[in-house]
Amino acid sequence: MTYAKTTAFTDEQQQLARVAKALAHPARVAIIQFLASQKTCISGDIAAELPLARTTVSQHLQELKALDLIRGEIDGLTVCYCLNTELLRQVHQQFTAFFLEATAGEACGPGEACEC
Amino acid sequence: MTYAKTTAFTDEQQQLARVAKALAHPARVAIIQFLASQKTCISGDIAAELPLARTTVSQHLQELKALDLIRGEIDGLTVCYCLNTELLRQVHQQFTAFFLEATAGEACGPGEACEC
DNA sequence: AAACTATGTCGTAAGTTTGCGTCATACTTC
DNA sequence: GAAGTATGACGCAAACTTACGACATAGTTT
Repeated sequence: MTYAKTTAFTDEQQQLARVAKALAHPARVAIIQFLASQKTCISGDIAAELPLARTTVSQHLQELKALDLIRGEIDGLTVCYCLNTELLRQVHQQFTAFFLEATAGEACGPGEACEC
Repeated sequence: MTYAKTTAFTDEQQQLARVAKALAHPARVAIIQFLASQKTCISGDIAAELPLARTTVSQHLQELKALDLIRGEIDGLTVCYCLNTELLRQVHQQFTAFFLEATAGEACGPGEACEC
C-alpha cells in the first residue's frame, strides 16, 4: 500500500466501508450488543465482560466513538457509554439499501451457472 | 497482538464481524455494486472499472469469494463472477437482526444525557 | 493532602491488510 | 506449435490493526 486511493470511490462506498470496518471485529460487535442489552448504559463494566485487557477495550470504545456510533458521558469517576440509536438506525438504512441493491437481480443461484 | 482471542466471542459475533470485514473496503463494496448493476456477470472488466491494479482487484475478488459472497465460473479464457444473492440475503437478515437489537432500546439521543 | 479508583494516552510488538510487479498457467487463434 | 490474452499465485514493502503494559489524569474518600 503505497497510499490508499480512496479518492476514486464514491462517498457512499467509503461511508459504508467505514461503518463496516467498525463492525469488523467481534469485540466491537460484542460491545454494541452489550450496550443494547443494558437498560442503563454501563461504563467500564464493558471491559469486565470481554476477554480483553481494559486498555484494549478502551481502544475499541474510542474507535466506535470516533464514528459517533456510541456516546460517552463523564459522570464523576466513571464514564457512561451508550448507543447512538439515531445513527444506528441511519446506518441500518444504508446497509439495507446496499443489500437490496445487491440482491435485486437473480444472479447465479447455489448450483446454477451464470449465463455469460 | 500476541494472538487473537477470537475463541471467547460467540459464533454469531464472529460471523457478523467476518462479513463486515469483507465490506470494510470501498473497493469490495464497489465490486458488489458493480456486479449487481450488470445483468450478465462480467469478469475481468471489473478491474477496468476500479482505480486499482488488476492484481489488486483480483485479490479483493478472492477475498469475497473466500466468504462465498461471489462465485466465479471459468468460461474458456475469461472468468465470470456473479453475486451469491442467496447468501447476501441471509447476510442482510443477520445485519438487520443485529441493528434491530441495537436500536431497540431508547438510549441517549442526539443531545440527551443517559441516566446512569 | 494521601491513598484509592476509574479512565484515557502512549509506546511497543506482533500480526494483518493493501497494492503492485513479476511470473506461471491455461485457453485461443493463427 | 507459436504468439497472444485473461487470470490467479507469489513475494515484497508500506501502512494499518490489535493487544497490552506502564504512565498520566481526574475525581473520591478518608
